[in-house]
Amino acid sequence: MPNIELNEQEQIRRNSREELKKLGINPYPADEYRENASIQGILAEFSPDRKNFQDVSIAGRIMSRRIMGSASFVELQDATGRIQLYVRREDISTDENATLYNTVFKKLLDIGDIIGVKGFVFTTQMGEVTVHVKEFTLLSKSLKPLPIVKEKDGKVYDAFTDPEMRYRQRYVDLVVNPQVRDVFVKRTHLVNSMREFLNQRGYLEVETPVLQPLYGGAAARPFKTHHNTLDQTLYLRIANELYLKRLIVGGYDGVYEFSKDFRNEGMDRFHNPEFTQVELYVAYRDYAWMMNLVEEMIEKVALDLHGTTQVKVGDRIIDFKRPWKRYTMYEAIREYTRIDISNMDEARLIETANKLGVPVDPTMGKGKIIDQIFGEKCEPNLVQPTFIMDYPIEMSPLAKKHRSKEGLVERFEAICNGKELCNAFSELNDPIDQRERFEQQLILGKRGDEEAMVLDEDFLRALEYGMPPTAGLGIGIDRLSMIMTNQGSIQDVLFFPQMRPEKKAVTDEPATYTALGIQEAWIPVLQKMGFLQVSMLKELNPNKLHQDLCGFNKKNKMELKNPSQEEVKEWITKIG
RNA sequence: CGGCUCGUAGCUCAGCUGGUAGAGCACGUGACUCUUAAUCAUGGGGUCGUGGGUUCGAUCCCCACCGAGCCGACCA
Repeated sequence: MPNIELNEQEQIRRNSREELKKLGINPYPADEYRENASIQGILAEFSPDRKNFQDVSIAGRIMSRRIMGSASFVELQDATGRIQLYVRREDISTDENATLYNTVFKKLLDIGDIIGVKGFVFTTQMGEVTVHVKEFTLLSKSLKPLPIVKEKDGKVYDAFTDPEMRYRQRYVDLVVNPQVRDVFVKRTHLVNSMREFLNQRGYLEVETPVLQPLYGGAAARPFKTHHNTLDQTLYLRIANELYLKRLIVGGYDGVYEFSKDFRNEGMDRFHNPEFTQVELYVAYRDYAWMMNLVEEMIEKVALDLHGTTQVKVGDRIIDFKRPWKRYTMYEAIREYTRIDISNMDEARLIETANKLGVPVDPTMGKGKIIDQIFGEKCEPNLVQPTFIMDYPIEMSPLAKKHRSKEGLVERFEAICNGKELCNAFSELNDPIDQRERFEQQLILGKRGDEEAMVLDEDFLRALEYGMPPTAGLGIGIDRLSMIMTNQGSIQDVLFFPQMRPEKKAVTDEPATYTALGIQEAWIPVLQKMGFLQVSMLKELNPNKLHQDLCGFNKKNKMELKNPSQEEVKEWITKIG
């Protein structure tokens, strides 16, 4: 009996699975399948003169089939690439009916199935390197049809592009879009490259809590959860800064962590609720020193990934070659607005903002206004990597006051392609100053700023024991990956970006149907016809419903026993 | 949160000043031993996102909702 929940193609594949079992072929064998070559390796190294790869064993997914009677061509895809297979009836089938070729290969295998093949490599008349198959093994039967993407002369036809499906079913995206797999490989290389850089300098990679009784280290709204045994509220970390600095207090002179952080805020092309950041803290260093490290590290990343410091992003080339441009925030504003705001008081700043068309509101302090002007007028213009130094103190409660400039802190960001690439400062290690800064944040919090930091007594206690002068750094890995892989959206550098859940239509329990005297076998039929809840049958014409049911039964070859007209009538009266 | 756009077959898309739908690929059947977006013949496949409204009649017009994308707001 057909399963009407399935579409035709899914049904056919399930039938094939049964047929295979009848032929004694396990569609999901347990045995290992030992490969002795990769597709990429074959394509790169095969040479007809050398007569290499004459006994290869490879495994992968069938991506296309061209069947011509007793000979066929198949494209097989493994993790490294795609290669053509040549399959001949006489090579793989010995019995009279040639079952293995005529039935198993031609009828019961599909695009999407995973198989292993043994054979020898040769070049076809068309000049394509191909594996001549002597033996194949089904390794996994695929029950859902893949999107079919075709290609000729580098031109892609029917590309699988629907973003919703690509993100929700990333596995499908990865199967049919090899460039997507590359992006994620690059992302991993990027992280490896940074880790290598940091390890080489002797910094210690550490792990700190994700579940925190107090969240801190950034201005953001947290996710809240609850621990049963402790009966206590815990927060998912928004940053790991405060824990890493405790480790500097403890005596390590360089610690870093690649951490998943969580911020309960908006989602868009640049924001996902969970994201990855690397934070680094180095004792006895300052922000000027850290600037050099950032340049060096990011330049290395670009070189490791691309072999050059120049990276194509959209329609521009970004060059990470050292040294990068450096501006103080005031200089940057002067550069892009021709106005020197370094000595302005709050009233004149508001006036300037108004003149520049930068929206400000009365709750903003001096620092916030300056930051706003910078964000509006400068940041979008900074395409090539540029350091911006010396931020207003109000925005930076964990940064040390500037050694010589009043009202500023020793902080820098690197801006690239109009976006922040990193954030760093000379860490505040004066516990009394730090307490005052936290208290300022508490006031903001009381005024309703949901992102204001909370006061962390234990962190202050740690500082009171003494933290060496320390340089700290945070780099958003997702944002950097976007740039380094030329992707326009954060969702393209996260395997599984956050999505609203897929909603399934609400259906009544089978018991609700059977209570009316409806036989179980008819429930899927009724639901398929759109009667997801019994209440939807109400006030229906019983004769019409009866006819529809019998018709459905016949059309879909359900071979169910039709209910009588009276029975159907009874169902409907029972609802009423 | 606001503006715009989109949601039709397994996939990519067309369609209609409103008369319950078409193509290509995929799939089924048949032909074909070096093909390559294989080809040829033939066939099946759709509650046109969901729910209301207008209408004799809605996939199309209107409203609401759900989901997605882009832009903006907020936010780093």
